Amino acid sequence: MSDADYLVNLLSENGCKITVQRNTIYEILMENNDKHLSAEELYELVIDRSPKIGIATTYRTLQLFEEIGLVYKHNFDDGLSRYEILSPNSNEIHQHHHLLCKKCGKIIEVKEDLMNSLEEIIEKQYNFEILNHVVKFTGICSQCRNKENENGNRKET
Amino acid sequence: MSDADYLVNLLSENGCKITVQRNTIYEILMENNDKHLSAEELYELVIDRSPKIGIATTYRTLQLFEEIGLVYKHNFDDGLSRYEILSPNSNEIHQHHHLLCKKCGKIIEVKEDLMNSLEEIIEKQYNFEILNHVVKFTGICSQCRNKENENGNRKET
DNA sequence: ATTCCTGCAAAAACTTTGCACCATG
DNA sequence: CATGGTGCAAAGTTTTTGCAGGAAT
Repeated sequence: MSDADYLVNLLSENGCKITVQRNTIYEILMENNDKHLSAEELYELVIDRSPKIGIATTYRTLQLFEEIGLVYKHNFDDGLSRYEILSPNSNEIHQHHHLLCKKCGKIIEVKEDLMNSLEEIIEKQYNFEILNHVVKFTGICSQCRNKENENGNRKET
Repeated sequence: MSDADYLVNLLSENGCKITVQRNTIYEILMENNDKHLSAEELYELVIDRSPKIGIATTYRTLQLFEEIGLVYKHNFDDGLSRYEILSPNSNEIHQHHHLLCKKCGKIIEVKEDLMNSLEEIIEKQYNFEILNHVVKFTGICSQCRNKENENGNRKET
């Protein structure tokens, strides 16, 4: 099944219409899925391709995509939401590990998934059906650690 | 060391002045640390005790407290930030596991910490100094699972 | 006395909403 | 042709900022 078909199916399944706008937004998201686009960043890319689209549609579409499980809405504490497509033919739907550098704000992705044992405990002990998880490690990235060794002082956000 | 002393020390260490406002906000946070107060909720409690405090001070204080590692700023995807004190005499500074129910929005706390092995891998492999981590499991809580069994249909946010 | 902090109000930043028109099924 | 989606602009929320006065060291 192609990506486009996947979108069409998902929309139909949920009683939503297929529109040019939704297709365009989906395309752009797919093409930039590694970038964790914010709504505004996405919008900029969208109007390059389809200048007549409104930002409200972008927000409404992202909201819809999130509801039908097409995208994951990240919160990296930078004041806005960032979106990532959860593609069908992957286990991405369940793996979001990120390292957030407190100094430079860089977002580093992590591959490992050692969460399974934790999940099992939680599902049993709390009778909580886990749909997704996010793990964020806040700290200092290697580059900033190096820089720190040169300076070596406090309070310099 | 008392809680008040801890605040005083932490502020001095960072070259910040000790003020009534900061003390009050710290107190209220301590007394309601299980509630994950938002800035606005905190502000409501603060003006009950000290009516002259402004909301700007509340935001500025929370920001400061976060910078000096006194509070953790949570993001539970409910449109605002929620704050939690990281008390000195605890390992709380490193344990934030939460279950977020997609249906009712309930936030359930989890005690387990099986993250240590994952952390070791990350620290070594990415040379990333981990200061804190957050784990969020999104899913359906036990109550909502029960309700679902009665209804049993889709699209009802 | 100097520096930092506060309160107020205004502004900024991000997101949502109302409404008339248009496209999809 | 009925329903749902879009674009625009206006409004809503949460958070930040400028500035003059005030408190802490």
